[in-house]
Amino acid sequence: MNIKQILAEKVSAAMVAAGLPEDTNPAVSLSNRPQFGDYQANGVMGAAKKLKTNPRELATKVVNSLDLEGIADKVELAGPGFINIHLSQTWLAAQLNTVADDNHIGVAQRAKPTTVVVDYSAPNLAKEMHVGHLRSTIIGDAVVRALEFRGDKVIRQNHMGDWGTQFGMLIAHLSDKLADNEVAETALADLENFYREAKIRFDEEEGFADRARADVVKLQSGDAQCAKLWQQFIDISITHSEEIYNKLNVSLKRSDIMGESAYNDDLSTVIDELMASEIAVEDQGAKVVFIDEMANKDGEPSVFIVQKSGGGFLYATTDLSACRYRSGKLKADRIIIFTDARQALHFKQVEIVARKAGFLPEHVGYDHCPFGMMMGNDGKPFKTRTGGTIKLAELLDEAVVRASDLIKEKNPEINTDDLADIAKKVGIGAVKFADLSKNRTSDYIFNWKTMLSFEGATAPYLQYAYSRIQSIFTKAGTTQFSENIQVIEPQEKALALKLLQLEDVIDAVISECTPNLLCNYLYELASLYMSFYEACPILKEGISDEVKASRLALCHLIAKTLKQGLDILGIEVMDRM
RNA sequence: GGACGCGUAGCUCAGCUGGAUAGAGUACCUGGCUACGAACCAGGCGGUCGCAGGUUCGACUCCUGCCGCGUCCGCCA
Repeated sequence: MNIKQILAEKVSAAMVAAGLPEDTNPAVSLSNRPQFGDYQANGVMGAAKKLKTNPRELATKVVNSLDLEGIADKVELAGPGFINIHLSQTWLAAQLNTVADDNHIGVAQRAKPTTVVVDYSAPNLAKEMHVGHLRSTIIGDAVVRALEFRGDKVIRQNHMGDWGTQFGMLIAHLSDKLADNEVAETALADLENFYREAKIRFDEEEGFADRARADVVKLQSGDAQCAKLWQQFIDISITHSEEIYNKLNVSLKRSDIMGESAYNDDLSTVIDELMASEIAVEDQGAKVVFIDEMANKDGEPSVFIVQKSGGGFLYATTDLSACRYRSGKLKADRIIIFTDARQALHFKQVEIVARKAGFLPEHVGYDHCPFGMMMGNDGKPFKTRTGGTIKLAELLDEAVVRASDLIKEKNPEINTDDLADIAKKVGIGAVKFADLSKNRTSDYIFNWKTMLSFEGATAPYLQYAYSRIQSIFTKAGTTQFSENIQVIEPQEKALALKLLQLEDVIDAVISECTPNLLCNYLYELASLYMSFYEACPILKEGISDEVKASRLALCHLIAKTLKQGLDILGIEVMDRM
């Protein structure tokens, strides 16, 4: 169900009938003012420009051929050639009733599902996740769920940072701790501390750095003792990540992990192939690809190192290997990678090289979706007062505590179990929504206050709208809903239009990888509901049974849409709050 | 030096393939609860869309130049 698409097809047909080429864009969009109708088609003006004809006359022809019988009440021609479409409220009501009855609330299921590999979260297992890791994890998860809701096949890939030089230092330190009879779980309870201790020893303790470097080599060449220590470290660190995922209601599972280490055995093959095809060449002892496609003005190609002069591999090698694996083994039609914007150049290079080398066939989409860094209130890279970072776990716990305080204040009677459950959903929801509702690829400012706000355009606002609806159902004692929604009041019409835009929004989220569009949509839906709630009483005196049944059914559809939309964002709803 | 991203209300941010009078939240100011839940609603205040040109019926959106901020650019990831 996509009104815009239906109208676009109709307008296109009319354009062809009026003598315009078939590929003319009808440019149908929502009208931004009530007097301009519900939707408008602006394509005629652009087409008239190309043909050098009078736009107004052309638009008249298009309008005359435009068949919106049953769909629109009125089609008006305005200004230089705007076509304003006023939809029929009867038609809208009919669509609503169809959608209300549909398992996917009007979002059509993909006829031919595509296989989409989504690479997100990818924490560095050497350290604990901090607030900066929030974005990749929850944006990626929202896009994943949107894809699945539309009917695509998603393969999650958690490209965890579990390999590389820093692990030599960490396993050397762990080895000493275990020798002192410490238990691994205890020693690694605080990863930040553990990392700091190891780093200090690496920098200051005589002989330790050499041991660390030797351990890396041993690890990467398959030494059993080092592998065992590494595995212990990784297991515990993954458990830390899983705790965060659980708190965040993120769908990543242990089986989704495909860490850097998993590509280790393929790296030399990747290099061999690149060398054999002469895509990579040796330069200053290292193996590099000179990328002419990204040359600067002086014609100097961009340089991409795929193997260090000492023979070591880099993340470039790993990411090329990942391309090969994902398109070859996983049969991806599209690969989406969420990382911060600093890696934009890197992934551009990876794509060019991977395509040249045939690791990434032409038909496979490759989208690197970057996002900006988290900044402090001063606009500089985010740090705490002591210069560290805020642990993600701390932020989430704080959010739950604040939510709990607020709920107790608003509802002193609440029992402890309900309080804990609701506080969790509200607090975590608020943090996620604050982040997900931003679309910035540029940097953004971290702010406790807005992050933990429960008023205005926030998750609790949406959850509150949902709870209010449930409250009405409880009061009405209804579990069955009429299939006869009527669209009469302006608030009802506004809601109808909004409810029927879900598919359009989901598609935009999927194609642009921008969950903030869904956040905006849900906020607008909830906001329209709040206005409806004030203006259109349901259970009050003097409301006819027919109107009551219609409005209850409308509420039911709104609740379903809110719940489903929030579910895609990984935010939970509750009947009471 | 080169490349990429960003500059919109006091603050935090939306603004879809160029469309009609640039929108929310927050802050501040007015109103609205013996209640279908005020975590709300109705209204007000607040803008030279960084600056200057260009393209055209029309530019926050596209192009050029400049200013400011951020990031990246041969052996970290």
